[in-house]
Amino acid sequence: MDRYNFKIIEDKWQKVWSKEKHYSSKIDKNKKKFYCLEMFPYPSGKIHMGHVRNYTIGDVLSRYKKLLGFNVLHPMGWDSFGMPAENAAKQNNIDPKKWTEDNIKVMKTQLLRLGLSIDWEREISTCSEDYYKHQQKIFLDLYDKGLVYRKDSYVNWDPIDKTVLANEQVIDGKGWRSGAIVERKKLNQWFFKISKFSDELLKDLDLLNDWPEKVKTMQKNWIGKSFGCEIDFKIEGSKDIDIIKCYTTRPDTLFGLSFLALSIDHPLSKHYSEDSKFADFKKECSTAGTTEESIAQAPKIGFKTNLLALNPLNPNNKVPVYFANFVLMDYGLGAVFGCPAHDQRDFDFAKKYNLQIKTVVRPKDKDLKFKVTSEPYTGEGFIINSEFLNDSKVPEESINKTIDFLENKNLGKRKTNYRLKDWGVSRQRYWGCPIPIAYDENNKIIKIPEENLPVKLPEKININTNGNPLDANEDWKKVVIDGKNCKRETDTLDTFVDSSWYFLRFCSVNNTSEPFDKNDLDYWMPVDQYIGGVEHAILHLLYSRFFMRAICMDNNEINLKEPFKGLFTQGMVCHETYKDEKNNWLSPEEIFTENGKDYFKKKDPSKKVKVGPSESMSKSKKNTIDPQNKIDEYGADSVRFFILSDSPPERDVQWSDEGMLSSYKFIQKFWSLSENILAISSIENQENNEEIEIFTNQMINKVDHALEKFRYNVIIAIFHEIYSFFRKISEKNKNYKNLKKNFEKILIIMSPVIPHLAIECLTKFNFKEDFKWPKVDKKYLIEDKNLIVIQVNGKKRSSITTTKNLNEKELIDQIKNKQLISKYLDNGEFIKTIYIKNRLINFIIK
RNA sequence: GGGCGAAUGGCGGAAUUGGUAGACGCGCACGACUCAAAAUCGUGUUUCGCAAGAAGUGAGAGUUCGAUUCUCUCUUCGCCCA
Repeated sequence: MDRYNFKIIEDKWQKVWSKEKHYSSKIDKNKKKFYCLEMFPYPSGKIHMGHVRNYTIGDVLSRYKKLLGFNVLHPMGWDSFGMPAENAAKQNNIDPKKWTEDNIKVMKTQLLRLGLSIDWEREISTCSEDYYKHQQKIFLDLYDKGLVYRKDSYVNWDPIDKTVLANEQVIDGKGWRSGAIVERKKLNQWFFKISKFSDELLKDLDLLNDWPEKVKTMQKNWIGKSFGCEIDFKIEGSKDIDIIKCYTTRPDTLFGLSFLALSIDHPLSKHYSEDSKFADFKKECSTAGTTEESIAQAPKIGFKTNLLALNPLNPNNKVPVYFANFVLMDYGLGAVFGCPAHDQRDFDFAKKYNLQIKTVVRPKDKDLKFKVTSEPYTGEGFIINSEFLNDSKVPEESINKTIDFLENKNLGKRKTNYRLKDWGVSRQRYWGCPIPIAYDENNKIIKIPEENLPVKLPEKININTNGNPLDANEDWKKVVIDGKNCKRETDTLDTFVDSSWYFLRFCSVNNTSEPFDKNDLDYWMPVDQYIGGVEHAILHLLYSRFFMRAICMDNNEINLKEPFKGLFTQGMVCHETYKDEKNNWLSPEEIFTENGKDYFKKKDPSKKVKVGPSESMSKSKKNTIDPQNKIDEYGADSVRFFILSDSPPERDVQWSDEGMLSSYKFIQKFWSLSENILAISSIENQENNEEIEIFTNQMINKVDHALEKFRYNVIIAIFHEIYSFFRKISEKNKNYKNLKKNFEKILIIMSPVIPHLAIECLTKFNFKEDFKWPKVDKKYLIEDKNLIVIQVNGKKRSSITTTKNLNEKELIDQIKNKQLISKYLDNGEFIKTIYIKNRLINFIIK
């Protein structure tokens, strides 16, 4: 018998699918739709195992839903703006566009080779003018709605390369390329007003029943709603300053006040602009980086002013005012009060500058003499040393009591605060969507008129300028609007903007005048199942949810809130890591083993290789496996089969060569089995075999359940069981009347995972009908014989096969003769029996 | 420090959601075919024990006739936030 030639057969079917546009989708209002979307890839060069896993999971679901009769939309595109292209262009002196488009070509070929059921007629690429012209339109729409504005904001500035760095390009406070110490620099930049929707984005998480709880929690924390109070502190020591407003979530600790801390960006700082010591302090703060994490980890430092703040609850209590590096201007009001006894940060600060530490909260189990000494107490308890607040329960009662008091005396007011900040979308880069804005001679913002869109990126630019190449391109910057000479905005948009609405564009790819239209969205949206990595749990998903709301705001036509009805986050693909004697990473191809335990370098077999733990595949650790090699070697079906087989999709999976090989063998075995059954099916026989009927229906039922719950690894296990059952049947060399029909059903339920093999076999069986998911015949799920477990005191002692639906007496009559059980029954005092019909009987004995 | 999650054979993992723990795969062992090997197929494979049997789902408690599953405490690991 011939071996299964996956090369020929997979190629054959992929050509058929492409030629017949097998997976193209059209609106059909008589059919229920299913929009299945996987996060689109960045075209970095070639696909990696993570893509294979992500897209296989989505493909299985799409094919399954299609077989169930849904009108499936399963599109694919390219998240094709971004820094890697610009970096590659700089290094190799090539055009980022060319680099990107070449990569797309390669990766598309690879995805086709995986046999994905994608509607390629809807392919989009965010770096194409066809896409970004619509994005510019959306930008202007949001601008008109007041959701876009400019403000000063800090960036990581590389003073040697004269360029803005992304946070991940700052390594130990230094620029990744130049090694220069990164500075904090203020730039005027564009922002999206995502904070307008803070509360809505938080509340509506409750609508997302098909999202993982984990992701919802992460978004909740990110939005960070907190309840607290704005407090006015009277100030002494300055003619110009009367009051400083602070925001706090713990007003109840106000009697423990020992200092005020201001952000270095607080408006008050301008009073110190002449002070050289303050300038030095500011400089010291600005070396720490701009991320919250780096600020949190930096040692706490302060700059003492000559001001004194009065405690609103006790004006005799006057405390110093500091500028401090741990206070962020973006959070609250850029000013906080310090209560060292009950906050770690305040405690560290107070210790450093020798400030008073006054205890005002005691734990439940401590008395009034409780005193904070070596570490702050941040837990629950009762207020002490606080006049009218004494004995209030911490936190709810004490906080409310304080706020009520402050509000009554007009010293402060209740306030809800959010951690979520507005989204800075300006990037000082070339390879991104140009912001459709210009400035006139007075630096006034002028929108680029719609008829002049898109604002195209200039071609043939010098990418190796210091800073933003667009800014250096004087010709491009010049633009005349309404007869006025203007200068273009040279910032481009954050690539997260590109991916915040691409799922809408897929619905209306052919609409050249609008980003999308109502009819298409009405039918296709929302995305029924979105699938991607958990690393996008916060930003991408939150931005997309914001975009949906921003687009719908003041828009009577479209009424959509949540873009993604269901979300599934798949785990990563992992592999062992290897290092040589000099601690250099080695790739799996550079090593070999003879006994499966000890590894050696291929180049130098005398050198033993250190085997490290399995970690997610990454180029930097060299523990990647190139999917292309595996597809060439084993075929797409085998690779798809393997990538689903070893772990549940939401968990990490280990790459295993043995597993890969075993998947390949399965494909080969299954092909032989199918050929064998095909041969048998010509033998004449009128006999039905009920066992086949029962088995097939049970398996369809199991696969149904497993598919609905994304338990794809279980499906693979069921496939193995199916194989061994049908192999045993076929060994009888008998053609049961119902063999072929049931085996065809099996091929159909396998087709979402291994489409090429399944369809090839079905075709050989001359299967003519439209492929449809087989219905389970429930009468075959009920077996008339069943196994009843016999327990004594809850421990299994025996089992018995009986007819169904016996009552307890009948069952006990049958069991009585069993010696094994009587041994137990005779040796104790019988108390009672517990009988679960058709399942088990439990004898309770003393 | 806070939040969330996980822990089951040598390994990856199943368990109809409180009812036979270890499905299925890998690995390993033995066997068949073969001059031989590869491939393929078969049998076995939680631990202890020759066996009858006993123990067993990170540790400890609890609820229950019965707990991998529910509750509490702890340990370790992972992710997110600080």
